[in-house]
Amino acid sequence: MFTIDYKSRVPIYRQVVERVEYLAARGLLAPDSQLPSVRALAVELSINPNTIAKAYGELEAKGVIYSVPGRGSFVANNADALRRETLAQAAERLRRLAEELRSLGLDEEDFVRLSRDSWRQAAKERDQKDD
Amino acid sequence: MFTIDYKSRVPIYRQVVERVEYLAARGLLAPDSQLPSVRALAVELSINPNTIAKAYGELEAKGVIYSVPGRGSFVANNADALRRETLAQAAERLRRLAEELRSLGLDEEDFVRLSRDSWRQAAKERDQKDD
Amino acid sequence: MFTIDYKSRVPIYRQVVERVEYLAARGLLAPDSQLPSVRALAVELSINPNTIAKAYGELEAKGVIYSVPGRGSFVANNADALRRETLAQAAERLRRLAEELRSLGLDEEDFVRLSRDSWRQAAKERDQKDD
Amino acid sequence: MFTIDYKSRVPIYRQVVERVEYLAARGLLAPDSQLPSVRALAVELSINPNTIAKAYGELEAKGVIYSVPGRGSFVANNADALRRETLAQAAERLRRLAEELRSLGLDEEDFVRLSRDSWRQAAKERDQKDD
DNA sequence: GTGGTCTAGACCACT
DNA sequence: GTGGTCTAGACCACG
Repeated sequence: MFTIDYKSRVPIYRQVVERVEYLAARGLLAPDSQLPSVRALAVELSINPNTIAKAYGELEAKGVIYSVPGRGSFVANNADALRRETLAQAAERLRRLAEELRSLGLDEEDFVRLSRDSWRQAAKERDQKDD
Repeated sequence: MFTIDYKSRVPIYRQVVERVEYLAARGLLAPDSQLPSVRALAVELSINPNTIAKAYGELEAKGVIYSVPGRGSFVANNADALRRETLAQAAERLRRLAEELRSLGLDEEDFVRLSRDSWRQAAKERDQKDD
Repeated sequence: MFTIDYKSRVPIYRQVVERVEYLAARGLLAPDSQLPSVRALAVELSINPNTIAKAYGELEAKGVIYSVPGRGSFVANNADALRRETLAQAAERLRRLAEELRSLGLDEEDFVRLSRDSWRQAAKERDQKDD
Repeated sequence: MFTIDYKSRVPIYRQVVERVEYLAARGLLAPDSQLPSVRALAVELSINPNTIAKAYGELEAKGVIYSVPGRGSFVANNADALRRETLAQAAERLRRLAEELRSLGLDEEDFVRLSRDSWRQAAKERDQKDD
């Protein structure tokens, strides 16, 4: 469920945050279901509990989860809001890409073609992985 | 020519690197034309010369510029290579976006439509800015 | 009679304490009437009996209830004192709010107007809930 | 500028957060002005730098300040947004108070009178302090 | 010098 | 057992 790249320059706690957001936005973590405890996840990932606590704290601040001292940490029921936000962020990233490529001389059709190709390429890579 | 966002968390030296790459890839800095000296640019941007030196060093290592001791730094003849690299990076980012959106339940046509919308949105924002 | 918000960060035992105080101050729990037994309330709220015992202990220490070993826990004859204490606390909270808003530039009439609006808003919300 | 109550049950880092919010919302900290460095403030308050870092991190997440590694932490220009939010929170607290007092048998005029009295009481306390 | 991340280990209140 | 707070001390990249 949780995979961490310890060599990445992306901080471990950020990887945890993004992983939980990813799972929650896609409904793979049911609302109000319990997350692994800070200590349990720390052991599972072989990292310090403080690092997990930091990740959970950020997730709580974002409203993705809620934590109750003495009871545990649970998934908030914000999946829809999270999904919308994820989509909005993706659109923003697409706009930035569009702007960059425009300045390289591409036009709308070039961009759309590149998008379609990229989608198919991603699908192909995924299929290979499934083998 | 050089604009720095001092509030950004992107390191200043990285901003300089990306800015030079951006200008070179688009031919806005002609091959073999001279760049501002480390000290001149440092003064212009109100930045520590070490920071500029670090940026130029990275650009030289990448082959984007070349330095002639005692004379200065010049744009290398790599516009095409840079352009190709930028395009490859954009395609990679598009593939990642495609993968993320696929897992949110979008299909190829949704993605292409979103891409086209984003292009037009970016164009519209650009027009407003020009006013 | 007892409603607990299991998602709240307010400790469950505190919620029980405040609920009993609330009911007693308003006469909804008659003096000398019997409270549910620790075990019964624990079952009703699906909570660890220790938690209820802790709440009752705090209530007894405060003089809100009294316990007769072997017979149970009863509401003390303190409704008036409780009511006065609640009012005093509310006044204190109002003074703090007044101080904060004053430093934001509001004057007495702004504050009184805001108070009146808040009262009406609360009444409106209450009506909607009743539907 | 920063006063901390080390005996309070309110966590130290929260006290720092609220203090900065307070100062920023009232314009006592000019936008883009630099805050004490994490280490400097830690020394000044005789607490661990990690605690200050936690406070600054929360303030950054809230958009009250922005931090640039290597340069320092600065006040964001969100004073207006912060002021609005503070006012909204105050209104919410007033509504809760109104609801509580209503259930104690007070009516709108009682509440407004109590508000006015509290304002004046707060003003009087403030005057005495100024002596 | 700056902030950011991480580890290790402690204590607290709560269930 | 749970999460929350705090200390101490380390290392990193950046300016």
